[in-house]
Amino acid sequence: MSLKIHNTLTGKKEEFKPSDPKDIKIYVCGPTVYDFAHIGNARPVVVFDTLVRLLRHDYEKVTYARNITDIDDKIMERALKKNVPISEITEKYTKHYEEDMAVLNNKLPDIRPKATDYLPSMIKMIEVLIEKDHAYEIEGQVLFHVPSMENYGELSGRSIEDLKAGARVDVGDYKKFHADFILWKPSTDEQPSWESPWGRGRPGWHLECSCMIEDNFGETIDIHGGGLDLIFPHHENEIAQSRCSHGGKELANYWMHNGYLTVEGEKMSKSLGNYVTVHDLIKEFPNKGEAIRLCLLSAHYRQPTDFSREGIRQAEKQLNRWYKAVEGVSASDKDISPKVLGALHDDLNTPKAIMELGQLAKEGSAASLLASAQLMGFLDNKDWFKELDEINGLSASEIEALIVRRSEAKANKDWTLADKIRNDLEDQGIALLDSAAGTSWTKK
RNA sequence: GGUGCGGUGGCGGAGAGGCUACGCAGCGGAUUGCAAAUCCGUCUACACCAGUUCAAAUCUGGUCCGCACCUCCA
Repeated sequence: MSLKIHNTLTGKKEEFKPSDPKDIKIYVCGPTVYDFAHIGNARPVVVFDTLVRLLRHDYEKVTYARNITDIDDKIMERALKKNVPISEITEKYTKHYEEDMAVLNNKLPDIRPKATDYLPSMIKMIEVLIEKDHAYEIEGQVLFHVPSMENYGELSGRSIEDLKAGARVDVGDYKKFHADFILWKPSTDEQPSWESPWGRGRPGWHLECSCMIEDNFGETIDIHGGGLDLIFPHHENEIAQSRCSHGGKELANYWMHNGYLTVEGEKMSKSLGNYVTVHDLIKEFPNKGEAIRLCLLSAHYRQPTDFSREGIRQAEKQLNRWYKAVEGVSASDKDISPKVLGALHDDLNTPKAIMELGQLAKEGSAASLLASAQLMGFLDNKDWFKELDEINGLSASEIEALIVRRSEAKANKDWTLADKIRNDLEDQGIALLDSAAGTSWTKK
């Protein structure tokens, strides 16, 4: 069963052929750590985590890298405003990012390179590009000269001609061509800076990915992933830098891009302010990170999908059912359903895979359900049904006491009192569940 | 203006020429002191107009609508 991937580079669904089946190399663009990640930022994380899980099932070794952008103007703004070094900002939000993503049951990538650790590599790559006449220096800045590259624009389907047509006014005079982009720029005194042959400054934002890939993997990797909005200019420019410094060698054989998460039909983004952070969401749905994950995977990764709390509640119900179906069951990789695998191998068709999980639950194939769900990062929470100790000021023991009183009332056939206790607790968000074994409670 | 993506039942969301998923919600029933859960049954659909075909949600052409990228953004 072979994996098929929709490759942005060709616009087609292709069979995945690794350059070295003994070591699959995948790189995904990670966060700029200046603020909490929003739920839209979590989508590529969940999507590529799922892909990596599948690759690890298929191949003996997979190396997964995701970068941390810790040099950026937005970080500098924050640091300046709070009057702290940028590392204080970046360390804080890197930690939050990784913790929040872990709650959605994403595994940490094998390599998590930071931009600030790659300055020597970035400077070296700029030198190579200048030497090969793909870049030029002007007034302390170094720019990549876009027309110096044949086939620029292959990934995003743009030609140099298109770029000329789409030119906007207000282009800095220093540029030879308006689409030329920054490789190095000077810093002011209060901005963080590094020593370089072109004076003190900092790197352009596309450069880190090219260098991290080169240093960790070499010239060509198998899969490069990220959000749709990175196709242009970020990934296009990454390709330009890497190909031009590597004699034209392909940077990545397969490019995968996830679609947007929308809120009421609009793109969720920090600039629009219509975002919900993962950090807040996991507080709102404590212990239900998998429900958020299920939500994010219930649409195909290339389709846009709308975010809603109702969707999370639905996902939670579905997971409740699955968790009940696999109680006391153990499973191994051999139990993974071929249908689930088949769906995932078809360009990561997670909605179809989820449907197959539902079928397994329905027909009582518990071991198969467990193994297949775990492959996708579900049914991994041993405490799924465990609720918080305290809800709305009521402690667990107070609730237990009320349950005892209600049981007594029930024994006396005092249904009025029994119902009153149920309804009172219900009003406070606590649901009582009667069963043969006794009464338990859960948060509504 | 250029480029790309999409419009499927109340909602979410697969499928991609004939077998019309699945989930949530709804409705009917079983069960239950009540409630939940569970089980059984069940109703709604392929934006529009032409065309190809024995057969189209699926292919072709056109129309309308929505979204995104072209500037920092997952």
